Parts: sequence; structure tokens; C-alpha cells
Amino acid sequence: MNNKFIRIYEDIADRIRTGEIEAGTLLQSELDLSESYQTSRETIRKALKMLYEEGYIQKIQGKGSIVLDIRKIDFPISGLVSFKELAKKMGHRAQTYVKVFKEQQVDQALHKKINFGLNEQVWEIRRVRKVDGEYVILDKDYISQRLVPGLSKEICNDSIYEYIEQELGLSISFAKKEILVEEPTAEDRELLDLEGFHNVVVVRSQVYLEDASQFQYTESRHRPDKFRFVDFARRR
Amino acid sequence: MNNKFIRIYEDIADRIRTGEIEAGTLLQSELDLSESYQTSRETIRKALKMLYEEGYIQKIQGKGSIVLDIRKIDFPISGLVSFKELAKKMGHRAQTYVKVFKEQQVDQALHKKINFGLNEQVWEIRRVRKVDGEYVILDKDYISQRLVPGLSKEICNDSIYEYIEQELGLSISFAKKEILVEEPTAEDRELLDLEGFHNVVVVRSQVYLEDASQFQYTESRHRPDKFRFVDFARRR
DNA sequence: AAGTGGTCTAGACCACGCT
DNA sequence: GCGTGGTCTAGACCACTTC
Repeated sequence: MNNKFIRIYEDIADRIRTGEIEAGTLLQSELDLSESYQTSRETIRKALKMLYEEGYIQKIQGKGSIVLDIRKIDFPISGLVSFKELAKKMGHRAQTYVKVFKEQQVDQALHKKINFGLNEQVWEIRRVRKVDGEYVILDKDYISQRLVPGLSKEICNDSIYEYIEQELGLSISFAKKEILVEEPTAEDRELLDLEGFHNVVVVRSQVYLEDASQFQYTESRHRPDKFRFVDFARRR
Repeated sequence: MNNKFIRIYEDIADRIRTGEIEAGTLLQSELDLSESYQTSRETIRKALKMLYEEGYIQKIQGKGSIVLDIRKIDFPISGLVSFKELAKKMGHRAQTYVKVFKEQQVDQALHKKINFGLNEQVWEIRRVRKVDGEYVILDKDYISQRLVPGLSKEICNDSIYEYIEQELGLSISFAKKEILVEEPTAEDRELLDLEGFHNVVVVRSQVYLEDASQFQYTESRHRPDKFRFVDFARRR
């Protein structure tokens, strides 16, 4: 197996999660670790850098690496996670209903809203998500047909990301997101259980593949009481 | 001056921001760059890693480093930025009013909400922020007196972070945040201009110093129309 | 095959915390 | 002064893209 530093990262991360290495204590020094793992110090430093970035440890020059309390970070879903993965992680009974699935050409109006080229063919998808018996999320997706061919209603019902990564063998790489609060539209009122709610939380995302090409634009509209965003941020 | 890789990072970042290096093009190869900057390839790689993490470039093995369109990321304020810095960056005419400034002992009720120890002394602060003529943010802070001694109403009116970093010489390191939408409290209604608004966006943060000690707990309550959160996320 | 980024090494020196 | 993490180097080999 490749990637020595990732194996070391995973090993230490596991030992922190299980509590074998306790929060508040210091890790072995980098020199000690390089001997324990039979590797060079730079490789250890790569593994520690990952642990640092994921919030497992805090490094202090001259002192050592403090193990942080990972339990408090519980679900840092700031990243890029599909609804299916998320629901599973949160232990929700969740269902997806595809309301619209059609092919669409990017016209002037759409071109202004999203980043795709004029006249490019896209899949236009509307899905509602039912969580614990209520319709609380409406997802409006536009996905490039050129980059993601062969999409179907059935795939949308399951997981588009799984299809892209496992069937097409593409890698989803990064996203730019914007979170705002807006008034519900007529469509929101029609498709979601919004009685008594005066706002929806709107998450607009542009999602990119590994070669930096944008394949997706999504507007995800959430009932405000069911919205939660957790973030772990380091000062730059 | 120290930190060669940071200087290289800043130099390339500047050239991307000004458009001297165009989005969509490839950077020089790492070997070329190491010659241009008279340094080793590993040092170049450190600088490129930073550019990658900040969303300036996308690296593709065997091909090169693609320059991304940084304009689309405009203000990724996902990190840890003081209100003063943020207002300045956004070009807002903003003012802060300190409504409450007192010393407080952590009692049972507070202990459950925040992470500080029972009976610890904290500063309790309430501030409202006026942006473009309207009161739109209410900040409720609890700050450890042990870690941040000598706070005053005047400092709270200016910038607590500036005081901590510049006067006390401490380094703010990381934060855990949670974003939710809630009903306004009586206090929200009293201190903010909320006519016609049925929700507030609540950002709860725990903020830590470099030695991993938590010095602050903040509840920041925003009028929903003035709330915007921008995020750049890479898939893990 | 040539050129690119990805991993790994062994060693050097520096900056910082602790005692 | 000693041990810690932070920076930097020069070189090796591997994996991938492109021609």
C-alpha cells in the first residue's frame, strides 16, 4: 500500500477517536514518532499536518502536539458531503423524491445565474427531501451533460455523487458555497411543509471536479428549523 | 526576513489577484519555480500547498497547477475574522455599541451552555452592531478573565481581538462554529431593528488560543436579511 | 520518452518552551 | 542547555499526462 503518511495519520486519528490517546495530553515528539513508525521526520510532519488541519491536534513550537477534544467537533459538515452520506451520518430516516428531471439548454436567464456556457446542455433536477416525516429541503440542481453523461431519474433518487464518483470514475474536488436567508417562493410553499415559517435558508453551491471544471450548480432550500451548519475554522 | 515559502505564496497570490497570472492558465512547473525563486522544490511545494488550500490553484498530477478564478470566491469569511476587520473588508459603515459590560461568575446555568469551568470569572459583554444605519447584529460574549485580563468597555467598543493579539501578545488559533436559525427573543426585539422579521440567524462560536485553551464563547445574532456566509470547501 | 506533480529521505540549522 | 516543533535543502524514485 502507498502513502505512508496517510496510514500514519489514520492510525493516530483512530487512536485519538477511541480515546487510546487522551485529549489534553501531548503526542510523542516528531523524532520519537519517526522512530516508532520507522520513517523520516518529514513524513511524520505530513501526517501531523493532516491531524492539525482536521482538528485532532494543536501544535505548539518548543512544546509538542496537544491532543484536542475531538468529541466537541462532532459533525463538521462544512465540507462536501452528499445528502445521502449526511443523512446516514446523522441517523435520519430520510427519503428523496424527484419532482422534475429534464434536459435543458442554458439560456440567457440561466446563464446569468450559473456559470455554465450559453447553449450548453444541462440536466435540470428538482428534488424534495423528507426527513423524519416532513418535507424540509428542496434541491434545485443544474448539472453539465458534457461532464456528467447518462444521468437518470433513478440515479437522482439514489445519489448523484455516488454515480459520478463510482460509475463515471470522476473525482469531486471543491465547492464554493453561499448561505443566505430568504423569503419562501411559491414553489417552496408548494413542495415543502412550511406552515408557519416565514423564511428558508438557501445554500447556493458551485461544485467542481478535480480538473477544475464546474459540473454542478445547486440551490438547496431548507426549512429554517431543520437547518444546521457546523464549522471548524483555523485563523489564517 | 524569514519564511521563504510564505513570501513566495504571497507573491504568487498577488500576481493571481491582480490578473498578472490569468485564471485558467497553468503556473510554471515546480522545477521552474524553484529556479525562479532560487530555492528548493520542497519550499515551492509548501507555497503551492497554501495557494491550493486558499483556493487559488488546483493541482493536477502529470499536468500542472491550474490557476482558479479567485474573483468567484470574493469574501470567504468562513475563518476567524473580527467584526472590525470584516466591516472594513466589506466597506461597511459600521458602529459598535456596548450595551452590557460586567464581571460574572460562571454559575450552573452558564456552565451548561458554555465550556468554562464552574465559578470561573468571565467578562460578560453585549454589543449591538449598526451597519448602514440599522441595528442588525447582537453579540453576546463570555470571555475568560484568567486568559484575557484587563478588558474594558473602551476595548470592547474598538476590537477585542486586536487587544488580545496586540496588547496581550496572544494568538487566536481556531474556532468551532454552529449556524442555526431561531425565533427572536425579547432581547433581540429590544436591541435590533427587527420589524417584520420572524427569525434571526444565530452563530455560536467557541474560540481558542494557540495553546488550545478556550477563552471565548460568543452568540452572534443576525437579522436574516443581512446575514451572508461564504465558504470554500475541499472534499476530504 | 519527456515533463509534470506526489512521496520519501537524511540531514542541517533556527525559534521557542522549559527548567 | 536540552528537547521541542519550524524551515530549508538536494536528491531519489514513483505516478500520471501528453506527445
